Amino acid sequence: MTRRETISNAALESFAASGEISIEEVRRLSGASVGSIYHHFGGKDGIAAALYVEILRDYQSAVARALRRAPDAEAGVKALVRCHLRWVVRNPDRTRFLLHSGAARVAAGDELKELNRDLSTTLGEWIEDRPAIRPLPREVFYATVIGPSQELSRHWLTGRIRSLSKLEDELAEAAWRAVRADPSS
Amino acid sequence: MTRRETISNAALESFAASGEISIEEVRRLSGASVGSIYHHFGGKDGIAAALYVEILRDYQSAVARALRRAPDAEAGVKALVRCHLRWVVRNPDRTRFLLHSGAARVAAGDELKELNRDLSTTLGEWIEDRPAIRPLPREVFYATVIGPSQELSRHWLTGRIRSLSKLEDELAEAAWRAVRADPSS
Amino acid sequence: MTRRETISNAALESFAASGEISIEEVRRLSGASVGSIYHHFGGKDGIAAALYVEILRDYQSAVARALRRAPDAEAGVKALVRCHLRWVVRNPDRTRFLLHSGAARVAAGDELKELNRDLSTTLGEWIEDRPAIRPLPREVFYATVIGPSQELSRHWLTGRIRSLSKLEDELAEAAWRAVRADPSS
Amino acid sequence: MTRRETISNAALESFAASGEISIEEVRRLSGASVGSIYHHFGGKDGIAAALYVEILRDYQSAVARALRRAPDAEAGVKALVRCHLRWVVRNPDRTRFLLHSGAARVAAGDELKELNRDLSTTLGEWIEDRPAIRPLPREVFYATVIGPSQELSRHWLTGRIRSLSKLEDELAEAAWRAVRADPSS
DNA sequence: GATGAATGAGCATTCATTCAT
DNA sequence: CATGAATGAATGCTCATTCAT
Repeated sequence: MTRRETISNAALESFAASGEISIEEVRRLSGASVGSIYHHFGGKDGIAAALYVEILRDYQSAVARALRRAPDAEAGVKALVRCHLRWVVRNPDRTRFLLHSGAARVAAGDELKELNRDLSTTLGEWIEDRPAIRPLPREVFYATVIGPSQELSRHWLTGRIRSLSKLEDELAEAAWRAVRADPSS
Repeated sequence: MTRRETISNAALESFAASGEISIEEVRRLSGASVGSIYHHFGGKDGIAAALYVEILRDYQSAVARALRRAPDAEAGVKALVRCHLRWVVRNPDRTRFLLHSGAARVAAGDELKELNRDLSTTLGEWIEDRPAIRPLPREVFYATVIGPSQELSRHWLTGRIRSLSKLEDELAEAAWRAVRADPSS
Repeated sequence: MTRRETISNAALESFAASGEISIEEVRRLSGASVGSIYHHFGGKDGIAAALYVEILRDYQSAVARALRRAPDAEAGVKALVRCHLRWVVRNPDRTRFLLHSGAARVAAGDELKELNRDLSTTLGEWIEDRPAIRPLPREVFYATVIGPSQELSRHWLTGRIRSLSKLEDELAEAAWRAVRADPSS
Repeated sequence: MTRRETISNAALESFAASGEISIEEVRRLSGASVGSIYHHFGGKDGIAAALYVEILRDYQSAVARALRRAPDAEAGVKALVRCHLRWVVRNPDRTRFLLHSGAARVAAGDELKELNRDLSTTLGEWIEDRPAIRPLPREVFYATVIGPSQELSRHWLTGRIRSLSKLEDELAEAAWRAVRADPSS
């Protein structure tokens, strides 16, 4: 593991422990000196931005992969939900960071836009010519599919619900019902 | 307006401006002395907790009212969505505070639990004996109905989407489709 | 118990708990309002001074009584030691206050001088014409008799020694040996 | 002089001036920045603890040296008294700090225990097989020898007596009388 | 690339005291 | 006599950042 990675991991750990990235904490956890941290990341915002991009890339590639494998519309929508929930359960600290680090999103800037554009494109291409799905503004479609899972993910992360995995089927089904087209008769 | 209210309002203003409640800022905005702030709220956490409860109470009473007025299941579900969106649009700063102030939720503690229990009861009673709604675990029901709106509210608050009101109909319809029972015949 | 006494007791309790008298703590412990405290004592220094005088008066009257009862020189010196140790054991918090509250001694001012003068006179009269005691400057006499007990009292109060009472005999004997005159023949 | 030493000295000066160590005062007196102070000592308690250990080490090494040089029991006991008084007269501020900084003693913790153990050992070895000294519990022995001088040192430091040095002989003699064994025949 | 001493603005908090009711 | 809201100076401490070695 390179110095850079060590520091990056320590940053996530710091965030997980206290809800924010503190240079002092990163230093303690990574074993690197303050100077070294600045050498690699330029400052606090730099660490957060890099971490944000790194994590988002991982999340999005999981989503894109899930989508690509889906044979039809229903499978795709349900895969989105399931993939989301599974990623959250496997990466609670990373999820927390994505959800609660607004500053990092801003700092990530251009690289972030590019990532989002890529996923948006993927999603757009996938959704095209799928009469099984109701025509919906794209942001509404995505929010409708993912929103409920996102909401319950937050509750799971704060301990308000026990198990997220057990709700997978219900959430996938609800998402599908919300966006599927009416039977043509 | 009492001193307490003045301070409470200043705290919200402070949060709106910088994403956190700063005593110095509250002092400046409220005109109260530091000592006075501590006299009334005991500290930073105390202000946040009090503000959290105050705001959540307002939100929940709006939701409960909307629910009570609904003639049938479909109207009720759609009212939940619409009420949510309207409250958000009318109270962007309050919404931001509710969404991003995890520490306050913890500090609010018992009073918060009570509030949540009350709403949960209201919701539970309303949903009982409504065959038009699919049987769903309560937390899944609520997340399914509100989740997508919540998600888009966040996007609206960060400027990623322009108008929230225009999406009301789509979101209400999607929520209803997600939870309605299948036609019986 | 009068308001004044309640407050005074609370002040001692406050000191025992934290090593200093804090108005806020006194308020909490006494149940009196800030205003009331100021009405009776005029301020922080006033409480400390009054407490100091009250406690010192009690200590000195115990010492004077012990001295008056002593039939001869040896009994008197040993009584001083024993009386000191017993008062300390019975009044650990009061002792702590006397020992560690230099500010109060200053604030007590004139009343304090009077008390000390009284005891000094008592002691001076008692010691006169006692050939069994070596001639020593008065402050050396008192320090020699009481010093070791004082020292061990401090250790006892900080937990460095277990029992003070068990050392009574040794300390009384050592004090007497230190100040007794040589046998004349 | 290193930064650390400069700060340490400033801390003693601050204590001498006001009876407590104030970070602001230390900063002013040392010329170091707040950050630098925290970098080296970790906080107020850290400074006090370090200072306490530094001073106690100096005092104890003086005592140990005096003891080692003494040819016999009487000389040793008297040397303890004289050494104590001289150290106090030469180091009034340091003495004041040792006497009035209970918090520091606690914070010094383990290092302090070690110091005390060392001196205790030295003293124990010295006292062994000295039939000229009465058998006494070690803490009583030390308190008896040093207590009176300690008591008068306090009085000297607060201006209640003029000269400490002039009392050296009396105190040394009294200490010796208190602990010497009875003549055997 | 790496280190860690140094900086100083910024922050929450404490606390004695005043005073109108 | 009693109350408690209000004041504001003082203080310890955190933390991102710089820079000489």
